[in-house]
Amino acid sequence: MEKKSIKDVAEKAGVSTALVSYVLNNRMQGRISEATAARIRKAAKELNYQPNRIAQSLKLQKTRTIGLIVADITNTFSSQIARIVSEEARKKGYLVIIGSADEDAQKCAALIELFLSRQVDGFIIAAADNTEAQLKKLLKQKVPLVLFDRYFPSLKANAVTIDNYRASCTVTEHLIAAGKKRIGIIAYETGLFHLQERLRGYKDTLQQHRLAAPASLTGFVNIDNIEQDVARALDVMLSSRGRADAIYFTSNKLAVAGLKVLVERNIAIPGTLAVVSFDESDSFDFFHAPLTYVKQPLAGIGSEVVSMLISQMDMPASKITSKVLDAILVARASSQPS
Amino acid sequence: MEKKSIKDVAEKAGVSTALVSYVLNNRMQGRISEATAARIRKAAKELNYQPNRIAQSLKLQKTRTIGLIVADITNTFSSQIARIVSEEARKKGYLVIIGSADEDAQKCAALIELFLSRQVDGFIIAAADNTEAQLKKLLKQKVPLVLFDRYFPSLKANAVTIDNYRASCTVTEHLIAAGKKRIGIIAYETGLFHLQERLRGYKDTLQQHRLAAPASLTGFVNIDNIEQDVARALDVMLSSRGRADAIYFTSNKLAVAGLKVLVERNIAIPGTLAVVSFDESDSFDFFHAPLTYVKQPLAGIGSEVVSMLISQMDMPASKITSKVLDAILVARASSQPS
DNA sequence: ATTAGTCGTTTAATCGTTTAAACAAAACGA
DNA sequence: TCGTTTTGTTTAAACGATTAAACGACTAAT
Repeated sequence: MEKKSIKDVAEKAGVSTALVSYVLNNRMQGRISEATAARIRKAAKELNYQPNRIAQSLKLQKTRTIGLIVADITNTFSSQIARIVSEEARKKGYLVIIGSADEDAQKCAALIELFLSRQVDGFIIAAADNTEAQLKKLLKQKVPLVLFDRYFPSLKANAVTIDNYRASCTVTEHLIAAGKKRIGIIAYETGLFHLQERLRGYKDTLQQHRLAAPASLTGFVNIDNIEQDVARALDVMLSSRGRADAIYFTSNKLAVAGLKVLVERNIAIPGTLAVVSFDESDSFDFFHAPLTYVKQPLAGIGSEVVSMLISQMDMPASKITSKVLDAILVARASSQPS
Repeated sequence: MEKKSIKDVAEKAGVSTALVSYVLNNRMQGRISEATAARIRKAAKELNYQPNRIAQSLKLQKTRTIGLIVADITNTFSSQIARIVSEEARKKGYLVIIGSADEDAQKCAALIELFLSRQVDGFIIAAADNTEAQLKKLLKQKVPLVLFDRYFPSLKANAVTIDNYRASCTVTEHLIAAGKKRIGIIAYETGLFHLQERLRGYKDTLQQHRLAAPASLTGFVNIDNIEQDVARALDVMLSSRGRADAIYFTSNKLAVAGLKVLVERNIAIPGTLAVVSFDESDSFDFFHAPLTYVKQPLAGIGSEVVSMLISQMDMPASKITSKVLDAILVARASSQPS
């Protein structure tokens, strides 16, 4: 049961390796006699021959491997995307190698280097903050690349995203419709465009409805200090003067951290405070008041991102495309009018 | 900025490719003049040369790639292990490719085939039910292999596990110490040894304390029908006659499903019912009564599994080893004496 | 009978490395 | 001075596949 090479098959069938390759890849149809073809196929089967993909990759100068870099693999969003992308790619004959940048530009750079040295054919990336320069370098090297989730307006790259601005408007409208007047937001302190868009959607919608958006109702959180920053921000918002009656967490991680605080503080949800989160979390489902959240079309993102990358790899000169998908608001108990 | 090969470096430095290889790999120390070595290193740096790992792999007959097959990547246990294993392997110069078998023997077989065709140097596997035959085949082919989490007593393979029996005893003892007398268990209907061990630990401990373990307090759940089966089992246990006063969920997934039911049924925890789970979940932390759970030493498992595999790959003839780590019980509000 | 096509198959180069063996030049020993 | 080492470098084969080009044996056309 040793490793069999094409040479073994050739020997066993009494032909040259070239012929074996042709037959097994269905090249040169019609030029090869059915008798030898059959003999070769039989020999291959009997030896349980599997072509060595490393050798193939070297010769063909492509590995049929995709490098996927997610923001943070411990987040459901990332792990779901990883699952979907892997499966989608597998269907099309590609293997996906997954790396988690953990929201760190350095780590992201290291992953890109690692994957490049492994000769991936292309990248699918949810970029961390401050990675524009790296991505620009990749683009200049003409490495096939698709961004998702996060993207940079300044970058000429393929991208699959959702309309974060509009989703945020929807969230805010929803809270307003539920009778909330003092809506707070918890957001990251970040340069990432998609997160700024979430903030912008919230602000614009409030303004449109002539509702106040005082600084005290906007909490900025540093990503390296989520727990404390969220707690501090919430305490400000819940202080007696101008108390918030609703809070919009712009990510699931923020929401999870926030809910812990709210539970500790014994805040009634949705009675005292309505809550909405961007993205899902296992936890939301069995919170006593199941959380209202913005659901991203994960399957859509995953399949779109893969087919976009593959089409770019097949025709490297093709135009840059960008696709914007719709997120939907799943309204549940945590934001019911009270 | 095109792809540079060793040939380009050789040309630029005015030497043969062999010399470049020797210098860059620090072979033949002392045989090479410092002057040319420096010239080669300079040329390599200027061209930003990175060796082509595909070509290396082909020549060296090893890819420095490890195939990791987890049971279900959407489970925190798996994704955490994946993160740790990837990082641990990276430190030692290996790349990890991750596959999720989704508890399905067929999928597991397909992943093994896929990874083999990609010439992985070895496997780290959390085997699904009914995969013994496949694993046996791998072993016969002398593919380096380490099992974790799940393992088969009949299989002569390296393994890293925890003592599931003992952990279950601890859980049960803990509940007994909290004054519980009618302790139920929710377990999978499965042939997997480690899960049977959890059940055995529970039963033995009850018996040792001369407590009853009637069939009505043992709920079996089919993995493809978790929600309904858990609900049904719980309803039986909570029916008036011989009502359970504690429940031990043998996995986090079962616990999550169970908690949803318990919340719906308005069961007071730990007042009416104490609850303990095996493994963690994000949700457990902010359940109104944070859940008591069995915490596995993930970092320990991850690093052990990697170093075990690497040492087997380095000396293929080495003895089979198996390591059993300790899990600890994290006691919290959900199982407090009432 | 010569030329030109088909047909089925083989030859050999190639992808980018590694590495044993060969080699030329310099240094050494007698 | 001539053989023997040592030193620094090159040659060339190998890994396992793909594929353009060459090839010999027929067949068909002129």
